[in-house]
Amino acid sequence: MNTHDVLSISEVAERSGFAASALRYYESQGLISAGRTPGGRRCYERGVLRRLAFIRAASNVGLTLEEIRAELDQLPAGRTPTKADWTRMSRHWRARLDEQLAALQRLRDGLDSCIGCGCLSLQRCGISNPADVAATSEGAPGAAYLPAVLRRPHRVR
Amino acid sequence: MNTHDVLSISEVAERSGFAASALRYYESQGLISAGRTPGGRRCYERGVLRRLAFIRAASNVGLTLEEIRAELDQLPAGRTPTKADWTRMSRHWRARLDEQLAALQRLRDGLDSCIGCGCLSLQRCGISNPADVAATSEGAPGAAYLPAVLRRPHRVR
DNA sequence: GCTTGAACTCAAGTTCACTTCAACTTTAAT
DNA sequence: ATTAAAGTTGAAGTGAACTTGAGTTCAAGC
Repeated sequence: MNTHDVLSISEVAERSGFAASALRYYESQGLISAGRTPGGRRCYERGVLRRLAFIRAASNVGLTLEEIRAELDQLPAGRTPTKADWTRMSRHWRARLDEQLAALQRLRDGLDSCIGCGCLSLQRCGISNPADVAATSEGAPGAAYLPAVLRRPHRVR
Repeated sequence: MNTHDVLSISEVAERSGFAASALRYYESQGLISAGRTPGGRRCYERGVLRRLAFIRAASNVGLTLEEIRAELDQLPAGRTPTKADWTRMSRHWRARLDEQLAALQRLRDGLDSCIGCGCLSLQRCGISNPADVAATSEGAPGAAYLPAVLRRPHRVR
């Protein structure tokens, strides 16, 4: 199937770095689409590679597949992302990355201020309770959570 | 059970911010331990709160429970972490956080250099392939992965 | 025709860190 | 004595993002 303009699943897998099973999964989730040969095999247009690059980038930034699907759905008629789309969306991602960075820095600063003090206080320690979440009523919970932006997996493959 | 020196599971849950089910789970995984009342209920020493703070902090930094268990096991005789332990381990964590920060910054810098260019090249784009992993042989894979330090979830509750 | 390899489908499994459930017991208060 | 709240256990469920496995079919070469 190396002919013409169309790619087999193994070619797309090799060129994109995604496993074939992941490509099938993405198709099942509506993130990409594929044509079929008379025999029922997937055949991909070259544009799918750009779409996959978009998917990878977004997932590197920490979007869920569901969020990525939603962003892709905003493109008119299942279009492959253009430069303008890319610019708009990447600004959105940039903000997310900034949040993640800030949260991680707060965590590190908390750790710095903790090293050597040995406090490990449930209520006050900057690393076990970096954002001081739920540290309201002094008697009660002392629950310590991570800021939401640091909660989701950053996973590729 | 508010008497004396010993805490019920709900007291520990409330003070630590972990759910009771999480406490049972941690016990089943060997991260914490508890005594029993004649009736079979868990009773905790106060030290467990410090241990739990340690667990929370480590998990905020991104260690798996397995890694945390391993660190706790290095303490002689299931001891609760002291100031010296804390100092040693927190240096280790600090390095991890620094790696995560650096990786996230590379990701953001890649995004910055990409905004407006619209390239989204699988081989060259700084955001879909932030660390230039596996970008060796020019014809072949172009596989784009996230650096390992950014792969694991940062999840609390 | 036969073999081989790549692809197909659909269901089930994986990992992590828990949570939820069902069925039962203990404890405290009335 | 009764009842409600809080605790126990082990098994099963959750969610995200895939992967694996079983069994089947397609396409190409000899």
